[in-house]
Amino acid sequence: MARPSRFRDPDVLTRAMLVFWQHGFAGTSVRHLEQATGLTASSLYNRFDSKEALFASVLDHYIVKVVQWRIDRYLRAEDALAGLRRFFDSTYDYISEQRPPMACLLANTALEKSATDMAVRAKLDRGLGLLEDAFADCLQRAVQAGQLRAECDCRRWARHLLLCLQGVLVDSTIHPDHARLSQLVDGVMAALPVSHH
Amino acid sequence: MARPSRFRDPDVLTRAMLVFWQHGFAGTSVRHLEQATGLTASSLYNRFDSKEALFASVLDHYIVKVVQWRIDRYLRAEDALAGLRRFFDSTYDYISEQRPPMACLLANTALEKSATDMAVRAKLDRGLGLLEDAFADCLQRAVQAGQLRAECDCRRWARHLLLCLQGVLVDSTIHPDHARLSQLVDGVMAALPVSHH
DNA sequence: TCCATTTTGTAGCGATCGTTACAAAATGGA
DNA sequence: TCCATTTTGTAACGATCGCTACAAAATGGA
Repeated sequence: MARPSRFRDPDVLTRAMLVFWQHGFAGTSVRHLEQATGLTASSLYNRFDSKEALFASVLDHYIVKVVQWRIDRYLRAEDALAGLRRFFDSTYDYISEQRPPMACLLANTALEKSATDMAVRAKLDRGLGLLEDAFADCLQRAVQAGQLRAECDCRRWARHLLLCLQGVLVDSTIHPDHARLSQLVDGVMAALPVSHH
Repeated sequence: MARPSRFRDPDVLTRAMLVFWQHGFAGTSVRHLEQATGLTASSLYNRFDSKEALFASVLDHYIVKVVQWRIDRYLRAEDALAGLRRFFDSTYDYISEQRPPMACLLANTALEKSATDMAVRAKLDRGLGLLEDAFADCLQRAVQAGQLRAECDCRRWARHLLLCLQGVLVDSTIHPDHARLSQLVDGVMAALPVSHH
């Protein structure tokens, strides 16, 4: 019926995601996106209405491919607290001394452009909501396993963990040091209402 | 000797600071800076070598006029813990529903461009170092006043508070809601090793 | 008053921005 | 095989980017 597309959507979105992740929305040019995806601007604009629309799709992609993936990878472990700990530790895979730190596309976007763009803010809210819910589930399982005190307010502690996660991301970008991160995570975990028995 | 300057450095830096604070480095154009400062690009480039150099001066200005000012305003109070609480609460003055949230120039910059620019990272490190030290002093006074337990590791808790502050800034940008912020700060304060007597 | 010096405004530099018009290329159906 | 349809690459649009050459304007000193 028509000339076939040269690219698969997920691949393009993943490549575009990495560019936006590293350079931010304003810091990413369409030429840069052409180079990263191997496509011409024509093809990109044929599939997406604008740089803004592509970015919106990238946010959704990030939520599934990074946020949800990391939730499934770490926050569903048998040992809930150990999984939580490994979740926080694993942020170092994204923020390391080796390559330019890529903290978190959601946090980056929040500080860069959620102020005025309500559609973007809604997506960030959704992504972070997934994380908050996953934290709450994880804490709930820790309570049931006897790791945390029964009176632990999991929802509020989940919000607190989400806050700490975003703090870790900012701090680690300035100090991409594994030992420092580890100490910070120690503090976060130690603050949890662990049960004594 | 020469034609006098039409502007005072601090005023220009303050006005430029507000623009960078709201729109980020990449999102701020020299035209935008001209409009905000009331100066022409000629004058700006006569005083500063480049947009990058102006931004560096703005970062220093921010550290003195915002970071140090807030430290002096809140973290030197007689009641150390109450001052600390008010410090965190006051972040809502910067992130409110009314105008576009301006979280923190240091945090914004950390996520936008500290990755590659080492000079910028050094400035962020210095600014956040001031905050960490002020937190540590504040906690130390709380220990001496008997508000916190004697075995409190003030340095490590200071780093934890810095982490929480940055988390609060990101979270509040997405959810500029006073009640939510207040609940988050409740959680942060409750985690401190308060003494029971 | 004239000069040396610095800041100012005008005007525009080349480069790049996001975006698009257009036609060639590549398919399945008729 | 020819057509309708969609994607592709080329080329460039007007606007804006960071930045600057240049001369007029404004001072204190000689």
